[in-house]
Amino acid sequence: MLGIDQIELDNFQRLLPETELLLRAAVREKAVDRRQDILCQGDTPQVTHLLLSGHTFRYRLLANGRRQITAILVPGDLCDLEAAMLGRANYGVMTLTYCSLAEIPCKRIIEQSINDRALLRLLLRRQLRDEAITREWLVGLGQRTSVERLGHLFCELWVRLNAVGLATADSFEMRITQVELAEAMGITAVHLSRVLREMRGAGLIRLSGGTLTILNRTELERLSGFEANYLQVS
Amino acid sequence: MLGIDQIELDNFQRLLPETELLLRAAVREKAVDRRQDILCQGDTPQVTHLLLSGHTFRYRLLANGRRQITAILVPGDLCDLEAAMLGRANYGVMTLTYCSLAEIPCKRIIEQSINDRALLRLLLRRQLRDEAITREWLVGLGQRTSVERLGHLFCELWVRLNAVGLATADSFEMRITQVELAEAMGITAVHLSRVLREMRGAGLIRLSGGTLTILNRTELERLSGFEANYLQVS
DNA sequence: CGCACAGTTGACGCACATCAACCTGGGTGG
DNA sequence: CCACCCAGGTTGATGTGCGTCAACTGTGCG
Repeated sequence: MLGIDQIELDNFQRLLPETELLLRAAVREKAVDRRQDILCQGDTPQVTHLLLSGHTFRYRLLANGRRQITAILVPGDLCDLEAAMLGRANYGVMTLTYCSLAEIPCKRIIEQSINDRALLRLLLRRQLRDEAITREWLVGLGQRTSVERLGHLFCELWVRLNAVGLATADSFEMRITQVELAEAMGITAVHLSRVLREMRGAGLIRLSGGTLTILNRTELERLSGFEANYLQVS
Repeated sequence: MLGIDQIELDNFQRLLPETELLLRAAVREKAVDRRQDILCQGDTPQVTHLLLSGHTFRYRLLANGRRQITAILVPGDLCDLEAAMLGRANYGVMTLTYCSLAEIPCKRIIEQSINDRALLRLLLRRQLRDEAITREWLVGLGQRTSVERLGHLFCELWVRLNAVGLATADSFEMRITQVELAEAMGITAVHLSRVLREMRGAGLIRLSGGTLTILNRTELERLSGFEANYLQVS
């Protein structure tokens, strides 16, 4: 067991304090290049990953070749708890950027969660929040236009990144291609490009060099029907 | 404390054995008429509900008046764990039919889950499965046509109801209006009606008198890309 | 220089939305 | 017991958001 002491904490000093519980279960830190699978759909994983720096996403591949991105993960997030706990993965996880990940063996998290009530409570809370975010994406895909959906995503990411100290007052890093953004929004890359043009034209955002700037957050939140309460952890 | 002994078990004898843990925390059984809210969006709930018989659904109301149904719940399911644990509800839960519900005070489930590791593990597992279902709906809304989506829902409901002994070899009760089905599928009721006609015409299903019959399950699963593995609890 | 990848634009088509009329069966009250 | 009502469902006509296909541009890199 290595545990928290061996892990370089500089990149994520502002992660929530409770995250320490997870770090204690970790055995090592791993660096992964961008656009690498850290979990392949269909695999039986041996370790689960806590994201320390960089961004990843969950996705699901369909038989017809289409792909739906189901979550974007930021530092502090558990990438693949379900796969670890249930021993099967019907989704994959891939890095968007160069990432640092804490590896926690599935065995250990399962064994430890038999006795460690604090860990169990933490996992349950994380999982409740994770589903709240998934549900919000579902609502967007079902009822919001693509402009609203994209605006909503930008607002959500800003709040989540800001909570871990990775956003400025009006911007954050977002190294994602339009193809991937489109796969998250359930639209084509061609249409996404037009949606972005519209939002730029309306003076709502600027997106260049991997940085998204929200020029008018109040207006963007209003337009996309964003309410941050589902993101609160407590 | 009443607990499991006072609750009538006839209607749900085939619920998973572990559900007993939840029943022990319940204080009373409540009967609710159809189309009643058991949790209103925005409320701060005092109790959480375990569904014993009947069907309910979760929904989210948007500012523009639209509604997205985010889950359909069947006997054995926890209707509103997130609202209970986090103390706020940004979704509502409504009955589809006459329902019997076990009420568990939020206080008790929170207090009990501080010490009861078995309960915590159960809640975590339920929550993992709940998100797996939500994620599958999300994938459908993002990447599947409305025919595939509806077929997928029918396959899912059959598996879930069959698991608790509430389906025959090829049918189950489904007392839901087309407006509600449409709100779950993210389409209009008009279009849903046409989708149903198409599926009936293709000899895939029959829907009458609140009973859905799947005439060709193999074909329906193939057509909608259904794979049941995400529904397994273990 | 030339290739590969990401993004943009235009033309056209389709899945689904919208609006409106109409049908149907079960429940209610006179 | 019939007249009426009304929620739920069906159908047709027309509109639109987004998909598809294809060509083109910009940019970084070997």
